[in-house]
Amino acid sequence: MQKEQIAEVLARFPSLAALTLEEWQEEGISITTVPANFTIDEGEFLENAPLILDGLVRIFKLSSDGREVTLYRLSTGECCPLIASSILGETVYEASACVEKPSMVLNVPTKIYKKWIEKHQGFRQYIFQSFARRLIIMSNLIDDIHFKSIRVRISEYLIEHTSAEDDSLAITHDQLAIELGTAREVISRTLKKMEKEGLLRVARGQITDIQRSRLPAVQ
Amino acid sequence: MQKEQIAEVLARFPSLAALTLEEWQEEGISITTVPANFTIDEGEFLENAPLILDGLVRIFKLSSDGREVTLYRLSTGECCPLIASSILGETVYEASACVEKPSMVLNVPTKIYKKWIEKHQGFRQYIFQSFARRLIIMSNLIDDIHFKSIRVRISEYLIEHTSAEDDSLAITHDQLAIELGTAREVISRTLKKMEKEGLLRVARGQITDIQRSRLPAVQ
DNA sequence: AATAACTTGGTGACAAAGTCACAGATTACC
DNA sequence: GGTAATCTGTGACTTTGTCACCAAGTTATT
Repeated sequence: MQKEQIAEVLARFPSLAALTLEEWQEEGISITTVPANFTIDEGEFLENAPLILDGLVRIFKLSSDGREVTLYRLSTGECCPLIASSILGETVYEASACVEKPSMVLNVPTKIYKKWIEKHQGFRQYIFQSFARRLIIMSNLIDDIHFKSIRVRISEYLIEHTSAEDDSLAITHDQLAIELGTAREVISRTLKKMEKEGLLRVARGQITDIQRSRLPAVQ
Repeated sequence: MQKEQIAEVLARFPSLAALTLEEWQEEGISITTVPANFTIDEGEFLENAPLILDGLVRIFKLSSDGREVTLYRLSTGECCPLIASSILGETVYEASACVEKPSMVLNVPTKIYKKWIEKHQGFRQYIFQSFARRLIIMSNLIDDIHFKSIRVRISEYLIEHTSAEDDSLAITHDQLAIELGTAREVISRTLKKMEKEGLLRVARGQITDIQRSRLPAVQ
């Protein structure tokens, strides 16, 4: 690892500030770019723990009949708690990962990763906070799936992925369906209804004119 | 904390073996018995982190309209990762807890809990393994809710809670419904169908003659 | 022992969501 | 410009969840 590289990593992971130069020079630490659609399948053995410097990685589960649930996504400055837990708990990595946007990743051999966590309080805290966030987000996901209608879940997704400035979203019904763990037809039908009510407009691969303020927020 | 008490705790939490006598004498560490139905509501501030010595505690989420999902249960020798994460990540405890069987609990003030984790490798590993298990179990739960029919989920529950020796289970439809995060009527209907097919027999508050080997396992 | 209050389970009608099997429409690309 | 791939729409159906009851059994109360 070169000095400029280290500086770049530290900009995204300030919790690694306490590492010495010798620690950075250990065998196996590297930065790689991973192309979109690169996939790691459930059950694979991992030699390196990734820290995401840039890009977007989706972590998901495959069901027995080949469908997917998105568990969470990782982007700049994030680690994968499931990988961390599998390293620290010495269990298999029980999910799949798919690179959605070309990503830049700091690869840390699992042994070194473990050592960092044990040795450096700042990094340890960072990892724990990631766990915390993830458990809460996952329980909220369970909550959502259980208690919210798709209409509300779609609305919330739209609100979260648009802004006051940009009231449109480039996404296909299929993508949105995978996103929310439902079927494409359900998305199509619901969007169509919402269009009839004047809450938004649908076009091929795009949702426009999203009336953020009028979308149902609860129930 | 007295010596016999410490020994009892260590029997359930061997990962605490490295604690010194002085550490055990710190202010605030205590063992309490908690009666059934004692409840901690979502959002409450916690002064102590519980380690379960004995009993059964259900951790669940309340939805906006008052229904519940069971996230997980804690029994002998277990800690609550959501509490651990809220302590370590300094966030609010975002779930509710309800004591199902009268429980014996080691209460550790959050500051001391944190210190133990930072200081003692064994305990730290134990906590991380709990995280790992929990994340995986929760993602399996998402998987189940999403992809498995209730019939299969009921079957799996029955198989898990009976044995070759004891083919009956004392549980009401309502309890089973809460367990699986569904409605009582759905359980009643499904059990009735399964009874007609000779897979089991239903009685008030009991399911008997469970044909474990004939219950559907997948799909 | 009679009554009331509570628990547990059963049912029918309906709504919401997921599944299946298509059929058009649009776009991409030789 | 024609073909393939992708994206969306639709109808029929199943499963699951919701609602509003009722009936039978259990426990408490007097």
